[in-house]
Amino acid sequence: MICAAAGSAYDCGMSTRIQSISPDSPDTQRADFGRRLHALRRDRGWTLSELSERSGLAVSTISKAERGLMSLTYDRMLQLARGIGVDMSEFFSAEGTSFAKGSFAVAPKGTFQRQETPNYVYEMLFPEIRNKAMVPMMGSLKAHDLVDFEDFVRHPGQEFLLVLEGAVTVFAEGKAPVTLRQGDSLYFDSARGHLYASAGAVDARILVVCTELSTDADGQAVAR
Amino acid sequence: MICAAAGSAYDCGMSTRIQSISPDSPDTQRADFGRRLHALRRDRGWTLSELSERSGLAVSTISKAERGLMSLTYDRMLQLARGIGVDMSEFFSAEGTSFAKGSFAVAPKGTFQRQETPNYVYEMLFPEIRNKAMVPMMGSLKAHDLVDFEDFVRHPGQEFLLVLEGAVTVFAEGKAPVTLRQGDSLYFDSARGHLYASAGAVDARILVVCTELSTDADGQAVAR
DNA sequence: AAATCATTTTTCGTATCGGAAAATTTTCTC
DNA sequence: GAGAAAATTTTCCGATACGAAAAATGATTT
Repeated sequence: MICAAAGSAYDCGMSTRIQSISPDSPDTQRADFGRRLHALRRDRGWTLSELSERSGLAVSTISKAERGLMSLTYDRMLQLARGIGVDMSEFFSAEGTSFAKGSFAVAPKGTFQRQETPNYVYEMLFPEIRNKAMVPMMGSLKAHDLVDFEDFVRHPGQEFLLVLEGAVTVFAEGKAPVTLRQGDSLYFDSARGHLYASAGAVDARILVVCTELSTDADGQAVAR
Repeated sequence: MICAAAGSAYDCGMSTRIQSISPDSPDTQRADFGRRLHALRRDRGWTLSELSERSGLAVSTISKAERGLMSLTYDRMLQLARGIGVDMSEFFSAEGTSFAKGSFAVAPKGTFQRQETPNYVYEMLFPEIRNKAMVPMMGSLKAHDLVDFEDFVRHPGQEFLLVLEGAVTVFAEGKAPVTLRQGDSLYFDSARGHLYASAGAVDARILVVCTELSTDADGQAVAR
């Protein structure tokens, strides 16, 4: 269902805020780098030796770096970034990579980051922008897939859904199932358990935009 | 699909890595860092000894680093960043993200300008929901319309654009015009002056989602 | 609790970084 | 162009990063 009203109004507002500068001592900063590295490793469930293999660094070096006992050289940091599979800037993203004032990014069709789960295949748009106010995703729903209501998803924020192709049945906690066709859209509180499935005989394509989600180093969506 | 951390029964599991395989040798990368550092210094018209004073590093160290003859440690890189007056991520931001972080001083107008141009026809979705975190709108752009750069729109928040049909040329302040085709998308800071026009011979249909806009009683978009 | 295994931390020798000053190159001045 | 001044590069040696292996800590099983 499309609720439509003609016309639009625009106004111009105020500027956005800018990052705060932390006047930390150099050692504090180094420790901060270590914590970030540690987080990146643990998020993947890797041990020191596993990251050691992937990066080519010695276990001891990573250990010391994570605890801020050592100041890595550029070359070693690069090896780590490659071993982890992230861009170097990830190590410093706390200050820099979040949504920046004046940001402008284009995502050509089909170049998105692909994520697969048993039921869904979706592609995260603009995974490189870390703290977006909105997280847009392109999704494909396979036809004839089983629906398991144990898989209800709940997360903070609000969610917008637009059906681009095919038809989609939306199962929402405490609501009767609704079937949306191409061009139909949906807006709801993501805290309500929800679940999508293709309604037709063919795969469906959808656009989903969420709030209060962030993008992690892999471009995965995580609750903020 | 949506992997929400908080209490989600979902395991988004396998992280598909999109990491670009840069066949650059580590030395090449190091040289890249050097060039970036050199550029930052020259942009400010500073000599090696001037940056040496500001950063506390020896002249020789900076010299070697700029030429890629040496792999700086984290601590020295931090000193340099502070001496130059930039965030650490400046050294790496261009490596991965296709995303130019541009600091912009915007001159905001006090009120919204009503978009009554024949170019734009917007349909506000869900006008009955008053305080949405996102405001999705369906838009139609007539072909062969004139573009008046006086009509640049600026407003607080972030904006997501998806081309549903046809092609759209996006004019953004301080950016070269970009033409998006069906399926292409765009994410940017709405404070940057922007303007859309149909690029093809036919009308274009777009989806726009904004933050920090509200819906008034008439279903009009107003700044929050 | 002891024993076994997995993981992290510490130790220590070597390679590399990093700074002071000399050597070289570049830029300015006449 | 010659000479002086400024800027950059090279040299050399002390300080530190880095890796291999030993020691310590933590987890699991019997």
